[in-house]
Parts: sequence; C-alpha cells; structure tokens
Amino acid sequence: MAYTIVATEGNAKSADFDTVHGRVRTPVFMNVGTVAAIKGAVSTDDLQQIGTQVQLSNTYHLHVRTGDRLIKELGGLHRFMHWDKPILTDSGGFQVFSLSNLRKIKEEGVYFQSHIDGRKIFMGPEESMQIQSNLGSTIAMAFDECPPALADRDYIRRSVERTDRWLLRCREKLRHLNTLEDTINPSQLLFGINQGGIFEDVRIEHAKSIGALHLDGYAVGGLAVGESHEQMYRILDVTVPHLPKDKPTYLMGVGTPANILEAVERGVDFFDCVYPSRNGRHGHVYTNKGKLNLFNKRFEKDLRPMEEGCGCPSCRSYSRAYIRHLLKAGEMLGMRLCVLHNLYFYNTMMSEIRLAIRSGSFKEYKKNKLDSMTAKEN
RNA sequence: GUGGGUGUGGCGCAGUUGGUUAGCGCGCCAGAUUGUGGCUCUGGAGGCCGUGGGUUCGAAUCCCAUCACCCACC
Repeated sequence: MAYTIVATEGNAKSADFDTVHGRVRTPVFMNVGTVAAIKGAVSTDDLQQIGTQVQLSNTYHLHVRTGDRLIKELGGLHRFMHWDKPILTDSGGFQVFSLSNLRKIKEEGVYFQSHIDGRKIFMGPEESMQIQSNLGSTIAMAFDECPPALADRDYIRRSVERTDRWLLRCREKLRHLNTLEDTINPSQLLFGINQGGIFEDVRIEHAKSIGALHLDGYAVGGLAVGESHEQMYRILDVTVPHLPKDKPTYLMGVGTPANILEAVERGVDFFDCVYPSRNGRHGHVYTNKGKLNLFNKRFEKDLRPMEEGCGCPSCRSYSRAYIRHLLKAGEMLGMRLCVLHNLYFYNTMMSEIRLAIRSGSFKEYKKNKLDSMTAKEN
C-alpha cells in the first residue's frame, strides 16, 4: 500500500496509490455508485470504457437495503458488483447530515430512521466500520459528522471534538476487524475526515490532530454544503498544508470541473461528486464549451453529438436531437447516454490533469480549461 | 328524428344565488441541484370561457338561436 508522488507543480501533485485492488493514479475522480450501482443503468463494462479508476459506494444505503451481511456472505462488494478495481465506501456520516430530519446524534453514534421503511437504525463508529468491513471495500471512510455550513462556531467545535473521538474508535475497530479470519479484505484502508466548517483555526487544529494518527489517507469534509466557493477555496488553502504530505488528500463531494481544478491546484488528489451522474440523469451534460441542458428546445433538430470530437460511447453514435427525444420521452437510454458522457468527461479531464502535472503544464491547462468552459458557444 | 348531457390555455378539469387582473393538475419554456431517496424546488409563456345575438351598470355564469361531441330511445 504505497502512495508515491510522481510529480508536483506548485501545490498540485500527481501520485500513484497502490492498493490490493490495483493502482490509482491521482488526481482521480471517483465515480459515485451509492447503492453499488452508478445510477443511470451504467454497468461495470461501461466503466472500463470510460476510464473509471475507483467506484464509491455508501455504507448507510447498502446497510438499509440488501444489507452488508448478505453482501459479505456473497463474497463482498467487489465480487457482488463484478468490479475488481478499488472501491471507496463512504461511512454513512454524510447521511447524518443529508437525512437530518430523520436523526438524533449522540456521543455513542447516530439514531436514524430508515428512509426506506421507517425503522429505527443505530450507527456509530463501530457499526460503520463493521458494515464497511463486511462490504470489503478497498478504502473505508471514518464515521464523522458533517455539520451544516451555517452552524455556529460553538456547535462546530463540539462536533469536531466528537468526530475526533469517533475517529479513534473507528481506527481501533477496523484494526481488529482486519485481523479476523473471515474478513473479506484484511488490507482495508482507513481515511480520516477533517471538519471544522468555515473556521480556519478549527480546521487547522483538527487537521493536525488527525494527521498524527497515521491513517492511510485524509479527507476534507463538510465543504460544498452551502458556503461560497471563495470560502471553500480558502479553507483548502489553510487546511491541506497541515495534512500529511505522504498520504492522499481527498476532497469529499466536490464538485464542478472548476471546483476540481481549483482544488487540484491546492494539493487535493481524490474527488467524488454526484454532479456528472445526477446532472446526466437530468439531461445536463458537460462539454469543453460549457454545460448543456439537453431538454432545451434549441437541441430539437441538433444532429451534432453532445460534444464534437468526444470519444465517449454516447458521442460516437448519437445526436443531441435523439438524446433530447429520449430524455423527453422518459427513456432510460437518454439518462444513460448522458451519464456515460459526463463520467467520461470527468475521467478524461482528470487524465488530462495528471498529464499536465507530470509535464509541468498544469497552470496553463487549468487556465485554458476554465476559459473554454465558460465560453458558452453552444 | 326525439330526449338528456357536455363544450373554459396543448390535454384533463374547477369555477354558475351574475361583480375587481378566470384558477388547478399535467404538458410546454427556462433556472437551480456538490461524501445521490431516478427526486425535489424556483420562475415563465399560453385562454376574445364553442359561435352569434339578447338581458344587465356588469355575463364563463341568466335567456334565445346555432354548431360540435357524448349517452339513451326510436
């Protein structure tokens, strides 16, 4: 399990991260498949074609439906979903935030009400680790609380302290689980999560505190939840330098292509976001000339591909007019073609970013990319 | 042919003891969406209330005629 920085340019870095499920080249965009599937009828075979390196799945969602014990019994998540490359599982911490009307947070953990059938569920650090161990993902995320962007300083402090205590319990539990005979992945890695809202000193203090724990990677969480882009970039500016440099840095849930370029420049090398898949399902597609909403009438007779010259499976065969028709007709194929294109766009951008950093031209690449994407010629 | 019913934005409807800018759902046109509940939310356009006449200060609403469609009976 080695993390090797291959090239740097300013604070931007490109690294090779070796795991039991193969090498991850960073910066990387992980494709989000919350319930062990990328929404929009995207298969593992598709992912090979569009250059996916890592898939992300979710602890909470797989726990409440289908169940981690069943998945373990069936040989773990990799075998279950026929994917032999790295998988990162989110801990369920974010669901504390996103399903906040259904939860109660206490020192021992969180009491949820299942969004599926309403039954009461308890999840704390140990439970989250147990579930992730059952799933056998490559990387397990620590169980944290992601407080709202507007939470006051006092709440954030107490929340971060609790998240810190939870992190120790996570590490302890996972160490134990990794030694068990029947564990699916005895090499399962653990990433800690930095919190602190938009308070720089809390962020820095927390970064130092988790950095001392010798974890396998470090994430910055609690961003892109309502604060401005400027605030997010400022937090990255002050936080990332305090995270261990010999471990991967992961910015959770971010973001737009522009967000990613800015974060790469600040030293982040792992990303994930629902944008390409969710927006794809809603007919919003990314191109080098800006975002298109294929529901728009102006594409009614547009026989061009979503992006001219694009090598994705959708653009190689289908027109904007056809995809618009499919979307308006509610056909799943429409969503699928858009999602494939968007993931290809993101994955390709990351590949270009890696090349740029490795050839010392990232700054120029970033500028050109941002300029062209805001051109809006379509 | 006789009797009854219905005609209100693209579609389906609400609104009739006559009263300020005629509503709603869907659709349409746009915009949001950041560790995903195939959602959700926010705006916008669009109607001479079947047609013609009448009563009235005022008609989608009352009266007459007419046209179209539906049902029943012949």
